[in-house]
Amino acid sequence: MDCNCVSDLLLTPPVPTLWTPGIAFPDWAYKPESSPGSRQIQLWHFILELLQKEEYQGVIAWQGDYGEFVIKDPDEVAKLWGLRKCKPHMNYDKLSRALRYYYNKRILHKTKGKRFTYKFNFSKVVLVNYPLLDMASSPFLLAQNHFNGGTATPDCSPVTPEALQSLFPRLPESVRGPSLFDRAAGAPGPDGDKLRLDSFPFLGSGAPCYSKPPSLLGPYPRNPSFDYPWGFNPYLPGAFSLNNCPKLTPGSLYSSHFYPNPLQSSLSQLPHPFSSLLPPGDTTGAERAQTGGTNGSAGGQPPRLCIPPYPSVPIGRTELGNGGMSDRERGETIPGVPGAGLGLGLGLGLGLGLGGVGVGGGGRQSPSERRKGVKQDPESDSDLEITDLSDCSSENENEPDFSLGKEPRLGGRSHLLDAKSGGLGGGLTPLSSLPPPVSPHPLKSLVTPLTPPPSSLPPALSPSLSMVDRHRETETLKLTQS
DNA sequence: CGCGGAATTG
DNA sequence: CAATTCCGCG
Repeated sequence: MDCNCVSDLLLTPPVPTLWTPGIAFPDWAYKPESSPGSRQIQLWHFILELLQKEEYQGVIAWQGDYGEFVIKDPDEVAKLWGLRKCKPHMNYDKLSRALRYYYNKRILHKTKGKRFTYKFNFSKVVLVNYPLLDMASSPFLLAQNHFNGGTATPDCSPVTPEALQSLFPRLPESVRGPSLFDRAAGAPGPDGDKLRLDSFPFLGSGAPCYSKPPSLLGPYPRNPSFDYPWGFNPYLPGAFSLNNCPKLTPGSLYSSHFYPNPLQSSLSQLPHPFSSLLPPGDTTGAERAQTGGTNGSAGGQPPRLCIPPYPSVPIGRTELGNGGMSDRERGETIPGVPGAGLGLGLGLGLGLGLGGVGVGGGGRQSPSERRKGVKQDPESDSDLEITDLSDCSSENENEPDFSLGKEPRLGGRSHLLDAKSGGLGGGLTPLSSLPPPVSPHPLKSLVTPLTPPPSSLPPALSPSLSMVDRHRETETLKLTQS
């Protein structure tokens, strides 16, 4: 019927070159919106689609913090969604339910206090300070959050340059010069450092890592405002591919086929990681920009560059003032780990991610707790809470572990490494299939220019460490702290 | 409005 | 599995 639902039909794209050989994104990022075999488009994908199209700015748009968007016209969005899914009776109530399911998956969380405002979790992950490389990877990683199921194995994190390019085609040359990506090809970087891409297990685990900092931060609410630093420029003007389409009619949304590569689409919208690279010093006005901004400039790029506030910031401040956090948010905080340091806490936390979470050792909450005790945790943002690295275990798709009911993951985190090997295959991941070739870290290169001497990095962060090492270090740190 | 449980779907 | 649908609670 009239429903233009394109559902699955078209899908099948040739998965092209775009797809890069193994990039490690979050699983959710990968989710094929539509793949032949796969299921239909996912709501979050759809949301991203809408967000990226200017035509829909009136109904839904990026606004506020990084990754935050507002559904300006809920009914319309619901309608569009219903259209897409051929669910004529779709309404915001239902759509929002679906959105809520994402909380546990960590794909989204609600911005409290703001009506119809949700936020993608991209950021979470990202490393807060220490932009250095890590961040670079973050984008991807971040995505990684949950995904991981194996897909991305930790060890492999092949992010190829090409991939990056695809993702961020628009990066300014300055940032992404050819050189940046270049290295990759040939040189497999021996370095072992594979950027942390791989490493981000923490992400994988669901963000395990950073648990929230502790008490130091105090009440620190993670308010949305400060989430993470990388800049987000959600407002890419269609730069990315999807949009190529000039103005398609709404139907265009349906285009699953337009983007064969979900990543592309999705990622495209992600914030630029690079921003994070910026030197800390400049943090200046970062945050404020956001709020007010709103998009007056529609479509355009925001004046804000997105420099995120540095970690410190948050810390000091309790929050932007929004009182946004509500109980649950606070709650999250708690569980944290023993004190990490402040800024460091964050930073490291991330870095450590793994470790942190590690909790394996100990601090993690028991399932029971999380489950019912407080549901808060899952929510959001919290991502922080993260559990552990359990990543590998399941591979399904997204669901990692943290989610809810399942917690089997506990088994061990050690597997980071191990699992992978075998693991890859299993997953769904497209990536896996790819050859893991080279994975130089483009990012690294990227960063390099910008970044200062590595030496400054904390060990844990240091790129050169191999995953394992890092891991280890992390743990160590962790221990230490405790 | 927003949340999440529960049952149901495809 | 990822929603969809329905619903009670705050």
